[in-house]
Amino acid sequence: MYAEILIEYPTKKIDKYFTYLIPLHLRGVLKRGMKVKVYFGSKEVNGFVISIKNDYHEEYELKEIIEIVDQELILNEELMNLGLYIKEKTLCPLIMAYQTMLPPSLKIKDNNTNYNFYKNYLVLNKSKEEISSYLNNYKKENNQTKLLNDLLLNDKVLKSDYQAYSIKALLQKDLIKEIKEQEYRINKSLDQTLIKNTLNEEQEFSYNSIINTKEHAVFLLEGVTGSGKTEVYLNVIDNVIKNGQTAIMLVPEITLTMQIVNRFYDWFGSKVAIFHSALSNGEKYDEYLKILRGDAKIVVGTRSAIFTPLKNIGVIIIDEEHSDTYKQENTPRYNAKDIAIERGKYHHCPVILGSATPTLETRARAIKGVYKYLHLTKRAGEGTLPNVTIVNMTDELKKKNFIFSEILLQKIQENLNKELQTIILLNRRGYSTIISCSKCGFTYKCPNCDITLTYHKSSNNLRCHYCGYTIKNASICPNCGEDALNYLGLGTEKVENELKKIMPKARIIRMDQDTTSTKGSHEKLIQKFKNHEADILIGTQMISKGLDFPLVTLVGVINADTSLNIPDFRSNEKTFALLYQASGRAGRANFKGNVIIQTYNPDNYVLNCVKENDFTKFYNYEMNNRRMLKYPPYYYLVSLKVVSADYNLALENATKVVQFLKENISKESIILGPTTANLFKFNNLYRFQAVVKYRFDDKLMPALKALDEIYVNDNKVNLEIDINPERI
DNA sequence: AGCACGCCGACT
DNA sequence: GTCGGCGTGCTC
Repeated sequence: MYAEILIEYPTKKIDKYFTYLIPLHLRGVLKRGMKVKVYFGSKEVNGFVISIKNDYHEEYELKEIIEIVDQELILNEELMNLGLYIKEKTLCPLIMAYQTMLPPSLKIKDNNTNYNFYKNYLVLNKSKEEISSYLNNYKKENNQTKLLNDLLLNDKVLKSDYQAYSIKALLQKDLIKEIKEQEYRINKSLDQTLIKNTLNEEQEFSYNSIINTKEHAVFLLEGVTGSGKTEVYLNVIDNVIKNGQTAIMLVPEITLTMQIVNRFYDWFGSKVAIFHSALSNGEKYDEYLKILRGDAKIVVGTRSAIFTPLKNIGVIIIDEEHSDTYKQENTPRYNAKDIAIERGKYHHCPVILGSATPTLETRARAIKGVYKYLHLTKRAGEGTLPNVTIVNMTDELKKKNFIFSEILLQKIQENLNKELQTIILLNRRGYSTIISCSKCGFTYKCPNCDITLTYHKSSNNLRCHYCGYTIKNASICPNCGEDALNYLGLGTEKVENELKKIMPKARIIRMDQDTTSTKGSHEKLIQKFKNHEADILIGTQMISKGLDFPLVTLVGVINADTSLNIPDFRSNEKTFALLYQASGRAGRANFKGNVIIQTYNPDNYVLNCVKENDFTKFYNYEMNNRRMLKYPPYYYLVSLKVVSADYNLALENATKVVQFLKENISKESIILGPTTANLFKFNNLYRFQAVVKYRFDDKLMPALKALDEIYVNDNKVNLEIDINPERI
């Protein structure tokens, strides 16, 4: 008997199976998907059993499998096949696909850490009658009698709840004994007082559409902010659980979504397992074990939670489906949405993509009928959509208001007087150096790709990193002629200090990278704000998502333009989503919300769609852009990055890659580049990029695979292929 | 990935 | 004369 083994090393060079002899004692025991230890070269390594076979014909002296590493951990048939799917779709080594499916504690690399978590309990070592009579002979109450009495009422008690010396005394008298039991680190119970809101008509319709679908289908649940998508999710999951099935719900970042997670705990208690990066390895191990053992029926987590080994899945939900966190930025470059749909097909269950601002790809598919389109148009409860005001900062500059407009300050002051809360959003993001005019807001755009040009200091020019279009940098603004061109950059700290000067009495919380670096600090700040221990919350992106504060009636966006200027074809979409979500924070309860957007481009179409709270209007506008410029959803994209420590080698090979593509893919497909990638020099590595835009191209995947093969054996030049990249 | 094998420079 | 630099190539 022989076994084909996949070795733990995550390199393309050994992305193949090695055959081993199965020793007698493992025959019949060894199964596909098991983790085993084998000799490989001069080392002992771990590997996965891919298949078991009876014959072997090649002339190769085989080694024996040493042992099975973990009896409990077996990758099931679904996940084994899912690995092949990921390898096929993202061109990663197979072992990497399997690695990403497992929590750190169970990753294949050898580790002897025992993650099992035990608690020590005390139990009686004599019959209850004997203990009772022992207690009757005792006159005085003390710690020992208290412990024994507790044990008469409960089968076991926690050792740590009692004094060491009384335990010792009772142990010596042989009246009690100590036992160890494995526990899960995270244990939540149901909230018995939970009030389950009744669904409104729209929610009810969506709920019924989903639960009455017995086959696999993808739903887009598009609901305005505050429309109660979570209620629909909870009810659908409740139905699924009642049918004896399981559910997965993905959220962008769990720390930001603790409010939702807590609703899940309240509703489903210990049936819920959670997964996110802030859990310790031990906690992740426990949560994984809960699922393997069938103790958990519902998984709530971030991207990688899509791989949890739930059986008999009844629904997969992706909340805030427009979030870019669902795409993994390093190998394997998978998108959790694709995995969700793949698993949905396997389990014949619905997949729900939920968002107030879905990606254009998703919405286009919903409109075409590829996905089923569900719509929540009304805010649940009393909340109404906020009033959005756009402020022209060019006018404000003339009044010497550099950061805050008059109206924003006035509204903040009003809120302070009324003891209501305010959120100030700093729209700051991106790593490229972009130049803009502080007088008129002008930025350079590529005439071919409609994205912002990136400034290159060394050559003093501006370049489009999609197509390579280059122009010289001017010293004065080509639009208004002022000497006011500068790099963007306004920090949260600066905004905080300015606001403190103007409103010394206001209590301000600042949330950014600095103030949220330690574990749990994020939640603490949110909690503080929620408890109304502060009046104003200043922050970046991170404050815009999923937070629900009833007292917030004002949201101010300091520089709405910034994200419009990020050199990315999705920058309009991202900006709309960010501002729309942010304004959704205002007026969630009984108070009318106000949103003030400060900009140098008051006529910008995207901003005006936000003002009108009109996603459809934005969608139609942006779809037209995408169609004209041949971006998704009209075209698919592939990004190829050639990376090398040697500038010339990188450029040379990037040219070769483009040449290869020109010769080997469909003439209908468009090849852009090679050009410098957005992060041109990073970690002392030079990056050149080519982009393929295509619609249908049978020759593309084989060509990409061939290119990939070529660079496997090149240790000076690396080729990174990203299929359906989130940004290029 | 790791490690051995292997062929050219500055040292006990 | 050796020690060791890290460039290719193999691992069931």
